[in-house]
Amino acid sequence: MRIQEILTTKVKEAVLSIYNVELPTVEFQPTRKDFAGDITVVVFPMLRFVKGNPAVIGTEIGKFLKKNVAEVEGFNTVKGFLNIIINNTFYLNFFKEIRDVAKYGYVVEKDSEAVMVEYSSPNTNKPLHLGHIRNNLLGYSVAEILKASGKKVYKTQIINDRGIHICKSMLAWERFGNGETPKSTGLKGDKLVGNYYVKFNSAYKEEIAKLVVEGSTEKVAEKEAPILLEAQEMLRKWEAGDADVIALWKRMNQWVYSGFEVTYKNLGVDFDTLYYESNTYLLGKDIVEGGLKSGVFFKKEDGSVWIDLTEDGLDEKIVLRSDGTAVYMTQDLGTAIQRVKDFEDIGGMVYTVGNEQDYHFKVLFLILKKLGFSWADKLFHLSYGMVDLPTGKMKSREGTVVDADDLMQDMTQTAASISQELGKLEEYSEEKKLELYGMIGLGALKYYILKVDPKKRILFNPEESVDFQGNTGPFIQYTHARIQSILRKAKETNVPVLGEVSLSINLHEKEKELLKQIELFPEIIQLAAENYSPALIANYTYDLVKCFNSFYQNVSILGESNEENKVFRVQLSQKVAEVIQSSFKLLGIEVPERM
RNA sequence: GGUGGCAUAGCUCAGCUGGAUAGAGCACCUGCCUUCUAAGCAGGCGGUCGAAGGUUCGAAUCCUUCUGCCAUCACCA
Repeated sequence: MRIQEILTTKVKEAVLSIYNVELPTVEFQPTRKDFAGDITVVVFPMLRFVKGNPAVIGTEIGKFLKKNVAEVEGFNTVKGFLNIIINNTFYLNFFKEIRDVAKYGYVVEKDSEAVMVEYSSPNTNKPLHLGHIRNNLLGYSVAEILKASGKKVYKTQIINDRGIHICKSMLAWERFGNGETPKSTGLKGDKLVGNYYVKFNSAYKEEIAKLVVEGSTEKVAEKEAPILLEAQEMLRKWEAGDADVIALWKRMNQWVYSGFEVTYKNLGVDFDTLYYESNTYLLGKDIVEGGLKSGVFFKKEDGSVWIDLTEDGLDEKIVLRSDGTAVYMTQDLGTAIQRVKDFEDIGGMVYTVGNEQDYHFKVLFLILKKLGFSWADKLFHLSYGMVDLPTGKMKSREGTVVDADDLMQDMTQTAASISQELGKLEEYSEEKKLELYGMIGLGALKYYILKVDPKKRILFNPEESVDFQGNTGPFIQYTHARIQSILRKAKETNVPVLGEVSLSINLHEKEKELLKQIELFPEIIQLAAENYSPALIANYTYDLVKCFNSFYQNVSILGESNEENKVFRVQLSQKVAEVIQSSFKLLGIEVPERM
């Protein structure tokens, strides 16, 4: 049982016995470093029920606890704060309980209801960039955190494989491509297709300029540039099922998919099931038809279908164009409903999409609710801030994007040069070294992005490299590697790593701090799941590791002469390493054996 | 203009449902590698928590107004 639960009961007993008052709740906080104690009861909130001087009340409760609670070793009262000192036995017992728990902190038995987590969801006309990296890392990590908190999870994405954007790349390729393929150029497929998207845009710009010179206004030119008209014609052909267009579309999309596959693999994310817009974009129409009959939607004179959300403080929103074609919303309605059909145990969904679409999702969820779907209340838009560059927003069209593959490679390169400078890996093979550089570089990148609150925007300066010191991924990986080194040496010198935990150990202050920090892990996972926030996991792990490093530097582990203490310290270190592994797994970051 | 989000040290960020003197990292300065990996540890410098009111025994945290930045409000996605 957690110490807080024990004390809650006992403090209530104390107040009842001393003041004859029943307290509804007891408020705790960790004791501040400057005071003696492990946990603190805040007396102030009790003043509503118990009249008197808070310091006196605290002292009275303290006396009662010391007398009646085995775990309480001592106390002191500072103003309205009752600082309680918990004895070693409690912490040692706690450690004994959890030491051999394999997935400590994870909830193993699963809920019957599943959650579907959507992330990534790229367009198929250009490569992934830094913004996608944040999206993928967040979505993947939240999925893992939900799993660890006891949810069954399906990871998915909706691939935006149709539309004018891909037609632009297709058209440019037809025009300027000379039959180039990923194979013939040696380029990744998504990069090749992305190049043609860029080519389309420069050709488009030239045509606009030309039209303007010929006397057209810019606005008209933007709409009438022949290359754009041709792209639009291509989209019409696509929708009509034109065999040549479809064949080209399939071919180029395939190039993109194989390119994405490499990026996802390097990034370490995966999906359980995929949805393609080309398959789902028509599904929503039936829903709209049904909603029209039931009066949720209404039709305007021109035939377009709308929903009136003004009573909910929103606007009127279109759900079907006057020509009967689907809009974004139509498709999202269809996709959501299709998912629940495909996976009957879905109880909720998480959409990992940037905060620029907050309004869209507010509307989407509201419409689904009005359509009467019971699960509409359990939809969550995991909305995150944009990744901005010092120059402003990233724009694919203007080439001001940080490419995902390039960035991962840069990070790995930086990790390699730092590692080589330190020169601690002589006995490693080249292959193992490369693997390690990737682990560290990616660890730095992922941690850098995940440690910040999802809803805050990130300013990414490509000129200043991501740190490898301080509150960073490599810092935590490094601590893990150091622990592994100790464990290897312990094994060599036959320290009994699985021996009994002695309950008579006199805990060092640093050891006690570590145990307190480890005790927090399960509730941090729950908190991170409730808040959909990997940042909570990252910050927790950082605190744990800081605490361990201080222990490591100030207390000798293998050099300890007392055998019981030595064994305990080795075991404690091992547990810390396990928690680091567990929490970093939730962030999608690997941890090395040495570095 | 309407709506939503954000604003904490020079920079990047923590700060749980309101609680003690607001915490880390980077940068800058001082120490510590003949003892378990110095990607580390110990310490120093640095804050009118955007501004002003209010609620409260107590406010970075809750409420109101204001300022600044961002997003959004399309028969685009």
